[in-house]
Amino acid sequence: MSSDPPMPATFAASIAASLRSALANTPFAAEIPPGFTAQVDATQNRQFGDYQSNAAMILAKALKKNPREVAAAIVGAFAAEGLCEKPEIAGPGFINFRLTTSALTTRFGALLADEARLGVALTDTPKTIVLDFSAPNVAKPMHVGHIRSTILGDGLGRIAKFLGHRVISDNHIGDWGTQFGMILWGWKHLLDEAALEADPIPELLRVYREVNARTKEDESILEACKSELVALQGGDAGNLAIWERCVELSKSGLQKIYDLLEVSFDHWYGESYYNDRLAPLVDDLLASGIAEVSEGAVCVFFRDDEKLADKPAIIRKSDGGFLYATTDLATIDFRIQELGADAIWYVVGAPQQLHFEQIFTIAKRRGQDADFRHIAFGSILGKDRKMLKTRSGDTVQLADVLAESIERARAIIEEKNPELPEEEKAAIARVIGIGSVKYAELSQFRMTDYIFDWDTMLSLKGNTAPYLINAYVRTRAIFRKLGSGFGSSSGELVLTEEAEKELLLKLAQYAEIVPTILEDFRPNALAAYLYEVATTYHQFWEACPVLKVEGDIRHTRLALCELTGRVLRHGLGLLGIGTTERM
RNA sequence: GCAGCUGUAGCUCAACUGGAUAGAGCAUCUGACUACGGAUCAGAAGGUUUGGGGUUCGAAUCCCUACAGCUGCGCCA
Repeated sequence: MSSDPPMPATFAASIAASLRSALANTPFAAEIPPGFTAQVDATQNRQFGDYQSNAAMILAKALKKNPREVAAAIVGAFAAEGLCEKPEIAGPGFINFRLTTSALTTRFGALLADEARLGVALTDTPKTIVLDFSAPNVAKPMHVGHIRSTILGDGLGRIAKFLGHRVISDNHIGDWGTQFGMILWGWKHLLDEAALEADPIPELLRVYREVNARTKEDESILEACKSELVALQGGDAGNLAIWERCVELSKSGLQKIYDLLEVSFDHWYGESYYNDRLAPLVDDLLASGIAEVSEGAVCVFFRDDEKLADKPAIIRKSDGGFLYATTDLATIDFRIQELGADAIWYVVGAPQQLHFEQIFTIAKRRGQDADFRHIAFGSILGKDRKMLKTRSGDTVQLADVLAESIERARAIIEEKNPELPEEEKAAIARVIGIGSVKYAELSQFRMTDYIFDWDTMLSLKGNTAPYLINAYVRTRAIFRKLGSGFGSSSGELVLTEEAEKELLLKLAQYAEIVPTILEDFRPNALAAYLYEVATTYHQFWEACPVLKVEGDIRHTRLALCELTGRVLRHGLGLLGIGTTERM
């Protein structure tokens, strides 16, 4: 690894650098606004070259000059140095760049030699990021609502880690709070020990639902639940023992789903972890004048913020109890002081936006300047555009979704490739089933509500996990046919066909896409890119026979297959999705 | 009432954060082949980007406004 030459900058970065020196050599160099940075983007349409810049048009506005004249001056000063052909000026003043074949070929070699990073640079500014996601409630099974947080959070964590950040994932489970009043009462009055032994989660759910229904009919049961809660919070040994057992059972049930999803956490600091820190925190906020007593409760007001002016945050109830705002503030203290967080990212649904605005505002008032982000997302709807429910009207459980997805994937494999060995079929069904659910989530912009549809997510066509995994399988199939793996020393790289160059350009752009994903937390941009890689590969596949040609051309095409496979596998890996060798 | 998010082809979604002719997939129609995995590729058709104003060389994107859907708003989490 260390003996390899350093990976050169991306095409976009190299062209931008040349553009900057060109700007410094124009007649109007002295007049360019100090904050201006010339942007270079991949073109949407190859008729405009490979990369384009709108720098001339933006500068023309600032300098009050004609955009095409500005562009001409820039092009005149531009030294391509073998990277691209002489830039062209087009339309209102775009500057278009077309890469040279030799630049593409050089990059090709470098990418092949960089199996670990595929050209992706580490961040210049590594941070310690505490990533808060998934966070299910104890004693209730995870339902589809947790899919988005879990999958998005895991994917973002993988990407951040790959870019060189220190990521600490923390599953902030709801293991404390008012729901335990009901659970305790139900445990004492309704629990079926045998059923609990056999399969704890469904039994806990049954008890919870039963109590919930009863409290709505009978006020006295609600009261009884409240006193169970008070006893628990007061340290009652019996209730604490039940609570502990309940949390343990729930955690082991949750772990099974995380294992299936291949999601893991560095910590599970649940809400209960912060119990002892709440009272001192509120005292501190009162003492510092950030919080005040209002109508018997301790509140923080945001009178100077127009949006929050009439929306105070309550951090201690008039009966002395604490709320989740209190816990979240204590959690911030812990994460900054003891985990060393520079950034705290919360992958939590959009409805909690107000809550996080309040929490972040309070934290800033306390002088905590970490990079706080609420990574919000919309909801999952059924085909009827309403919240996803089972036929009986219950919330859909995540475990059931995953099981069904694997089953459906299995049926497809059975139909398409019945001769595969049983064991392999099962393994493939798992990768495709889980991958399809994850990809359906990650390939869409997180804020839009999305419609959960088996046929769409498991389709072999279009922007789906099965299509991408199939593209990967095809890159492997060719080496199976060849009877050996890729050997980098078995020839020279010679790019002759347009389809080859187009594919290579696409593959080189992996290094440009990946670092942008965290800018606005858009893993769907990575998904869209991978889909383009797959379609570009298929086009190459149609246009360029591999095993029917010989010599350097065959070597080059095999290298393209190999590199495509690596990018697809790695990119899907960043999304938390596996690949298989056959399917 | 106040606030936030969303609104793009018949359907499901994109659009690199202000760039060129708004792109894909389903569904529909037309082509290509002993095909290295056809689980493919090429092409056609499909749009007043919810309506209306504004900002500028240029707007799906920014501002104002109306409408529609979802969500939240002092003692749940």
